[in-house]
Formats: sequence, structure tokens, C-alpha cells
Amino acid sequence: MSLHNSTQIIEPKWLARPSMVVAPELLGCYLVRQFAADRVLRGRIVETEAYAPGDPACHAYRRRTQRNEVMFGAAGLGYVYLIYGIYHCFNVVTDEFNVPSAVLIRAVELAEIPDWLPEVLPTKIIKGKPERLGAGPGKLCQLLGIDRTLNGTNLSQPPLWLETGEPTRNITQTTRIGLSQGVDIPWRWYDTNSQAVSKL
DNA sequence: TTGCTGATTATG
DNA sequence: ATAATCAGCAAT
Repeated sequence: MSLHNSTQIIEPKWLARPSMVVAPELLGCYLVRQFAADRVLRGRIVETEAYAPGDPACHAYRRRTQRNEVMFGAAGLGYVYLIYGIYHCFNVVTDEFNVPSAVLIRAVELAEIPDWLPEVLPTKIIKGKPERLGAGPGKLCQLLGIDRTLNGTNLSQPPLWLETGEPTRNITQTTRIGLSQGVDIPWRWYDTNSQAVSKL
């Protein structure tokens, strides 16, 4: 356990605000994954994107479907989907019930790299610079063992939850990545000083 | 039922 | 630049 560890679990109520308000505030907070009783991985959130109603890039823009169902749920749920048939993306559901809204977590930096990491992850995933292990929405899901079995789970309890952290000093706001619709909406935020942020 | 596309990533 | 790989979605 860390000595200077005054973090608190983030309550759903704090997340029950518009995604473009929550997204920048989530920078510096922790996404925490528990693999076993004494095996917890803590990722500091360094890059986020907001998706909201009326936003053409939002999965729920057209209509409610089986995939986007949890985006309509209460704030504080996890929305996990498969992308390109290969990777998973992890979102925090935000705003009021029935308002399809979420924050995509695009990058985390591990607070600490435990020696048991190779025991819970394929070696394929542990290669490269340590600070870039969670650099990218697909990579962070691999790192934290997030897949669709965690879709719709409550993010204020194990095995996956959010904790408060130190506020991020330097934040850059710009446009989102990998989209064909809503490309001009500046709903991406990242820690200007982080080594794990997606390239422009 | 078919065909295309996508909130990605590693590799050539 | 491109393959890997599959679910959602629209059109057939």
C-alpha cells in the first residue's frame, strides 16, 4: 500500500453530469482493476473523450441497440464494446439515466508496476516502454483485463472501479480520434505532460 | 442473408 | 500502408 494514498472511490452521483464536463475531470483519477485479493492494478487516467446525445460520433446517435444499451443506463456503469473485431474499448457511463452519454478512457499510466504482472498478463502485452503499457483504448483494456464480461458493471466496486487522484496540472483539449463523424467537436482531453497520449 | 464499416494496433 | 477479425447496421 502507498503511504500517501488519500484516494476515494468515485461515487456514481459525481459521474451523473454531462460527459463533456466529466471527461476532463477524470484526468488524474485512477481506473483500478482487481485480479485477486492482493493483486490490484492502478492506472492513472491521462486521456479521455466525451460522447453525448446529438453527437454524430456517439454509438447511440441513431437509436438504442443491444450494443449501446448500457449508455442509456445510470452513471457509473462501465460500457465495454468490441472494436474492429479485435480490441475492446472501455467507457464510463455518465449523465442522467436514459441520457446516452459516456467518457471513453483512451490512455492510462500504471501508478506502479508490480512484479506479478507477468503472472496475470501475456508477455506479448508487457513489452515496450512501461509508461506506454496503457497508451491507447485497446491497449489499456488488454492491460487491465477488460472485456465485454465487464460491460454494464458497477464501477464503484471490485473488480473494476474508479478512484479520485491528484488534479492534472496541464490539460490539452482538442478533437477526438479515429472518427469519420463529429470530427470537429473538441471533446478530447489529455494530460499535456503524459507519455501515454495518442499521437495527433 | 450479404456486404461494409468501425471510438485500433502492430508490423512491413 | 495494411492485415487482423467480428458485431452492428443497412440494404437486399
